[in-house]
Amino acid sequence: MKNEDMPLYFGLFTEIGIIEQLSRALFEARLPDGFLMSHFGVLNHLIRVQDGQTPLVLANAFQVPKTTMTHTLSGLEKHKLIVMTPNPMDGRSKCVWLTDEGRQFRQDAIENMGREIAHIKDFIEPEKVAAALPFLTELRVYLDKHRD
Amino acid sequence: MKNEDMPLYFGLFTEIGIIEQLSRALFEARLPDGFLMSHFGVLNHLIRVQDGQTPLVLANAFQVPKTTMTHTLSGLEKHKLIVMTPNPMDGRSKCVWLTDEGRQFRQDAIENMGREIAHIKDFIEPEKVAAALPFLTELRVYLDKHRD
DNA sequence: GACTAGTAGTACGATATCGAACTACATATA
DNA sequence: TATATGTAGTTCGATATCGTACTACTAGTC
Repeated sequence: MKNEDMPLYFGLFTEIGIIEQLSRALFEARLPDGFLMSHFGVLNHLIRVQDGQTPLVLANAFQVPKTTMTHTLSGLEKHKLIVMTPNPMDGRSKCVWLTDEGRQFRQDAIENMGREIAHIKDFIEPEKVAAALPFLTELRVYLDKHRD
Repeated sequence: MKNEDMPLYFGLFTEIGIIEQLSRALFEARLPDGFLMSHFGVLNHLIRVQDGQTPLVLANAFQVPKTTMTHTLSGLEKHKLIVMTPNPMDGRSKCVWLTDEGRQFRQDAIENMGREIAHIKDFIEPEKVAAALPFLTELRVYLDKHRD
């Protein structure tokens, strides 16, 4: 490849890395102490998609090792934000269900983060975000397809 | 804020989070065993900007706590990729210098990652990257300015 | 110079991530 | 049905990250 393109791509991934770090810190500061984006992400996913999913399906959805998902789920379970039941379809497996507390937690988090996003919106207009998203989605799909 | 914009911004940060995760895994797989992007990042920064910088300056540059930078630097030092000397300007402080091995390590890493980028380039054209970068930079600058 | 407040780096503890190995169950094949 | 292979989830160990507290030094004020 032409060497002159390297800094362009490095710059792309550098910016994305920094944005990820800063935005995660920003949103985690809006969660109760001891909770991380990984916890919120699971609760949010269970509402957006469907609860009753298995830990492995969740691990694949978030592209983390299943051991990491076990850990995240145990934290949520300890705080009674989810419950896990045996999977009637598969004796090895479990189903993850939201509790009322879990739904409330997610609702509160959404509202708190919404306030952050309202600030961002004053400087980064929705039109710009909408214009940039297709590229990011394309890049994500490419990386997802070509991972080992 | 209008509720209808929330998913747009959530989607933005979700995509960025996934891209960060996938790209980090991709590039780390190209580093020798036991090394992470944090190690490469420091070496790369020391060459791109200047070596002789202090650990605190590096921690600020990468926006990580100084304890994290201490840990990263100790790993690099153990492998003799950097050396740390007392800072003649400040008795509390140190200066971080690249060794020849450190320069070579960075050079090799750049070449290996370059091969990954060459693949990406076949699907994600440089023109698209260049078109998307200003938005990402703007977002990063905003988040950086507005963190506590 | 003595005292106070502030800063650079580190030590330590808590916890998140993740790979390897294990257990229990499922599925395929004979 | 018996056996072999594969899969879901957990346990365990290693290490990265990060907050708190500490030490050594600096800088500002008297």
